[in-house]
Amino acid sequence: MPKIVDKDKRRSEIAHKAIEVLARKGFQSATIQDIADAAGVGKGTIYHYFKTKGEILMAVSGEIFREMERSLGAALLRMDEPEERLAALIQESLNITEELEHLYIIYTDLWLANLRGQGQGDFIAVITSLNDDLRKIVARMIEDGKRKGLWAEDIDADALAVYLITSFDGVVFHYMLDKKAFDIKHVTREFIRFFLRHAKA
Amino acid sequence: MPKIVDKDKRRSEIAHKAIEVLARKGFQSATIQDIADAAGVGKGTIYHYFKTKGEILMAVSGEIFREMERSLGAALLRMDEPEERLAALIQESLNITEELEHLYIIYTDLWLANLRGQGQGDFIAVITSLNDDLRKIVARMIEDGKRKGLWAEDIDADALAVYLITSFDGVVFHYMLDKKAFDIKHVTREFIRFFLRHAKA
Amino acid sequence: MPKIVDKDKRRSEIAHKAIEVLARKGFQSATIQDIADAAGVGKGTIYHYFKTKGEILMAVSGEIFREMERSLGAALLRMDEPEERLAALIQESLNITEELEHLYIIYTDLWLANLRGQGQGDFIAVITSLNDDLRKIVARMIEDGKRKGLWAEDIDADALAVYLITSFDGVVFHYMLDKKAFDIKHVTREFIRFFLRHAKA
Amino acid sequence: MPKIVDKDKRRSEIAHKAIEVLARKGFQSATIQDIADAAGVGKGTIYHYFKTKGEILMAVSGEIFREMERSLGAALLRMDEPEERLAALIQESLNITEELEHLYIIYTDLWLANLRGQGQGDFIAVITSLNDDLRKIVARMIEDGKRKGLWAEDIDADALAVYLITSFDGVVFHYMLDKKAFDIKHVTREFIRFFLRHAKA
DNA sequence: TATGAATGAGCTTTCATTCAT
DNA sequence: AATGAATGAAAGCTCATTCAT
Repeated sequence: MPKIVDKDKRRSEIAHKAIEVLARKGFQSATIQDIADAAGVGKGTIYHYFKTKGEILMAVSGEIFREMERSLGAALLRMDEPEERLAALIQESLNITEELEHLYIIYTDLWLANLRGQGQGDFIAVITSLNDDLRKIVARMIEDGKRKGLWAEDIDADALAVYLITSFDGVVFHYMLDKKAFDIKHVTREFIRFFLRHAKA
Repeated sequence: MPKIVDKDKRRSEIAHKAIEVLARKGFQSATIQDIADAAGVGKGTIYHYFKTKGEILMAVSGEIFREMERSLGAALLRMDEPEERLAALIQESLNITEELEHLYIIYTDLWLANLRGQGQGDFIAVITSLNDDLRKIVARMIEDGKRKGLWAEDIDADALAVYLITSFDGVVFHYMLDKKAFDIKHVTREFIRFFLRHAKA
Repeated sequence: MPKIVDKDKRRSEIAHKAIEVLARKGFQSATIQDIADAAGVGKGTIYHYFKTKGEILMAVSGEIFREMERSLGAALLRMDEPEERLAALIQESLNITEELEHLYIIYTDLWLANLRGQGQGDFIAVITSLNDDLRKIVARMIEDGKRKGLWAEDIDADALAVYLITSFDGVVFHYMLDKKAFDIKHVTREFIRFFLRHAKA
Repeated sequence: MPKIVDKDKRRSEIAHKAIEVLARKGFQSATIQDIADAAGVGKGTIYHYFKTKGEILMAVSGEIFREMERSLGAALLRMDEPEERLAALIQESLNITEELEHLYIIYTDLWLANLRGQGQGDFIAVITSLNDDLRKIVARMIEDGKRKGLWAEDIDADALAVYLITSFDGVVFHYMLDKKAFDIKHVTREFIRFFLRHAKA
């Protein structure tokens, strides 16, 4: 009998080890050899677990989506009051750990590839769906806030929700490019303060 | 030295014709042949104007920066009142023409390359400098607005300025990925309304 | 030594199961995995019975020769009269069953490999020896026929025998390439009629 | 201006130089590097003239068909009497020059590939068409011969023609495998004598 | 100056073979 | 004995770059 291996687990392990390389070199520049080296296996072994190079990216892409859902889910389910939940969401969305940074970079890579029709999976569909869900949740919070008197009645909750959730990527990307350019924690804190105090001023 | 002027002009022409290809295929996937075809010249001719493939991207990068400066400059210099100027800036920053879209995509490509240390020019320095200038201008406007009573005194103008100018890229990127996802004109309008009416509510 | 007998039997079984794959894909294109699948064993198991991929082909080659000898032997030993024996030989040589077709294709593969000096076993020696034997037998029949007045005295029995036995492969190969091109049974029958009625006309 | 090259001519040149390698190693075993070496060019250059490795084989295949048509055309158009034309045809079909031998081997390679559905072009269609034409011509000659009293009235000209033209490949293949096995010139001569003297005996 | 033919480094992918279990 | 996970050599193919014309 050969070595007994949980193929799915091993696949996931390799995908995980590939993250750092994919982030550092980019999908196109990263070679299978790079990925094999990072995973500590031979080049051929990669092909036991992934049919093509693109499939590795798809697997990593899955990890990213799972991570996104997890981190947002955590942020959303803790609080009761709409302003607290919104603050937590913004906080979480702009919270960049070293770990997450790699995922963010790969995520942008995927983004570009799909923008060009070079994507292989259903990236756009998943992103769109995630964003739609998130937009509805955020719009709901804003509506709740409006009802509580936090925001004026004529605020377009849906449009504002869209702006909010799409803006996060911009802030994060700028921060990643040059971390000395600004203090993201401070900016986040101040923005939350600004955003939540809107109606009270 | 008319020769040199001529050569620079031709360089710029080729760079301009390369934009569409670079946006559509991405820097790595676009071949010199693609670029030569787009420019209507032979492959060898490209090398009379650019030493390497990377140099083409640098030239295009220059075009992008010039375009960014031009469009922002236009937005900033027209109005007198801080709220009008801010509205114009947001408007302009979120105004995506077909032409600009190509530049945006290449800009993201460059962004990623530099995020990875694969960039060849002074992209980060230029972006940082542009953003610094812009941040100062926007912070100034917010301060002016605070003085006019538009925003509360304890608003951190600098932090808010950072959020504002970095948020644009996020909104634009999301919009480009799926234009059916939301109506960017409407979102922009509503966000401006929200942002500027902060203190009045 | 029952072990060895067992092993030989298993070898032969695997070789037999490999025939269909080798015929369908060709020796070079057929992978060990293909052969293992066809034999219903694991890839590693193949190497318990064959040192290399080439050895599998050699084993199959042996099967082919055994089959050739068997089918010709059957044809040759039944009749008494030379013309009957010749007719039976031609008949048998041009009789293509589905089963035999696979062997024929592999046989051609082997042929080509040996034509190029890429053969590993004693294919050429065996073929030459088989053909020599057959040629002698056929020449003998023709001589017998000449004596019986079937063919003219000045017919070169040996040369004609060579033509006859080498012609079979050509007819069969053409037929296999496009079975709709001609009715091999009819052609065989007519050729036998022509060949045997030579002197009577 | 770059070196001016007649692309079609160069293509043909490379295809010609590839013949020897393809015959010696076989299509699958011959590497692009082998072919490039034989042509005295770099590996990349091959791809200026052929999109894929298969395309090289197709080009060579074209050469083979042209050669077949040429040699048969020559044989067929010289004589007037049916028996002379048939004799010339058989002669030509069994006449193996060193040059032709390479083509024959490649032809068999193609044959096998197409037998397996691995062929890329219209090999089967071309072969079938060539053989059909040839069969008609030969059948015509035999009919003419019958009318002249060379062969008995009840000979099936069509079936005999099929046997004749398909048998040649068998004779040639056997000869190529082991040239010491028989004297093909002698066999050819004797077979012609046998075939043409049928009715006279 | 303009060109594209020529090139080989470097990529992804396949697969015979080995070997730990 | 039986297995399939692991491997790297080797293949086809691409493309930035050079250079003769």
